[in-house]
Amino acid sequence: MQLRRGDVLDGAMSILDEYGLGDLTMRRLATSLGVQPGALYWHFPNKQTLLGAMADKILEDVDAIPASHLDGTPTDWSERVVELAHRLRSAMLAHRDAAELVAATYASRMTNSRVRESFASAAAMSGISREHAELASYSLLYYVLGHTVDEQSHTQMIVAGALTRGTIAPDAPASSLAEYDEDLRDGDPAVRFDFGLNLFVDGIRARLKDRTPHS
Amino acid sequence: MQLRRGDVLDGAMSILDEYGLGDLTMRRLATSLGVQPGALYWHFPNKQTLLGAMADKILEDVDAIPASHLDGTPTDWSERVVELAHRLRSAMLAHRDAAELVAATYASRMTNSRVRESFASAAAMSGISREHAELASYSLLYYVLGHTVDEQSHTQMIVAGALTRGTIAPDAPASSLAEYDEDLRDGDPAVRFDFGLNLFVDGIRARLKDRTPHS
DNA sequence: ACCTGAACACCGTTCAAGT
DNA sequence: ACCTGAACACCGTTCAAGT
Repeated sequence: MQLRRGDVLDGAMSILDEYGLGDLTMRRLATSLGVQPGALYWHFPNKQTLLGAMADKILEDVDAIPASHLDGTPTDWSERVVELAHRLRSAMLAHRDAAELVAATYASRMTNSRVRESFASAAAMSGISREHAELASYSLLYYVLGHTVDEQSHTQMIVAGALTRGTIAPDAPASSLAEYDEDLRDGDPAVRFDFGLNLFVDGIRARLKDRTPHS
Repeated sequence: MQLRRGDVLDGAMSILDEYGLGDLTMRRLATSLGVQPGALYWHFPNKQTLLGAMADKILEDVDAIPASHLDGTPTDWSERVVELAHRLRSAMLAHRDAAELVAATYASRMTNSRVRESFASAAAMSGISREHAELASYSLLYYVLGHTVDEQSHTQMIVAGALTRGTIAPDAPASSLAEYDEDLRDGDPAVRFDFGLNLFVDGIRARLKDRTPHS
């Protein structure tokens, strides 16, 4: 059977989930697809482009129609911001090392990211200026990426340690291991995530009531 | 002359500044020091440890005694937070690709970073609980790292483009090129940085006055 | 104690040539 | 159009052996 671009992408996602970003090499991917390394370069011009396509796939559903819009209730801007942040974090936690991958490949294209634009639109609903909403969207994105990269790298360290100690089955899905994080950090990562998120939302809110809040 | 650990570190910093993180290889470093690659492994167990030492060097003066403490004036907590954030950003902008280097090597050791602890202490001065101050310190760090990585990668892209077009002298210091950022983004990066920073500070402030601010 | 020489086990990418 | 075979130009790391 002939190799399709989508097959290469799916194969790459499988290696990411099973072995992590460090083991995702063009040669390993080629072997897993039963093909020579050079064959991949007919479908993708280089590895960076492949990683970009993976990042797009990971984030494809993040900026969907908000669930709260499906009934007739109009959504509060802060709920929309929080929902977007939650969806972004969840999308990355669904694949091993996905936060690191997204942070690395989106570093240069963040300006054009649909997710960032959704953040900006949600922030603009609050009533702050469009310019301020744009600025806030970057801050939000930096925070969500930073938190999730950190969170995911820690769970990954714990998975590695647990496997060494033989405590956890090697084929357990990464998502079920999040609770082991509590060894090194205090409390539920989701709660920690929401705390920082609320700091932002309150920061935006402060800009609404008071026109000169920073002395 | 015999090679000292400090010589290896200095040589690595020179390659970082002149050629960037992508060209910082153990083999290239060995060549620049007039030594065989294997010699480096007597001074550093591996490349990761060397990168960690570089990150420590880049950040060594960030958490110094605040300038405002040198006279007798007591410092406001928010001024201390802002000063720390500015010093962290400046320290990374002083070396090519330093934000990327710090973000990559501090991903796993952020919990123990002195800079993060300084953020936590400054935030605690506001009157929020120690626990909340710790959480806020992570958010602050994620934001500063994310913003600076983004900012620095953009100036680096512009330097590369400018060199290709022959617009800028190849030996111009990176710091003098920050203004070219305005082609792709709106406004001064320092102003953008302060906007997001104030969002955080106001978020902390909101937690002081109102005990249940998030509905 | 500190370094050389030489290897080991990899990488990403290119490209003529095949089908 | 799609892939193979084979190479090019690299990596980080190890380690016996030298001084």
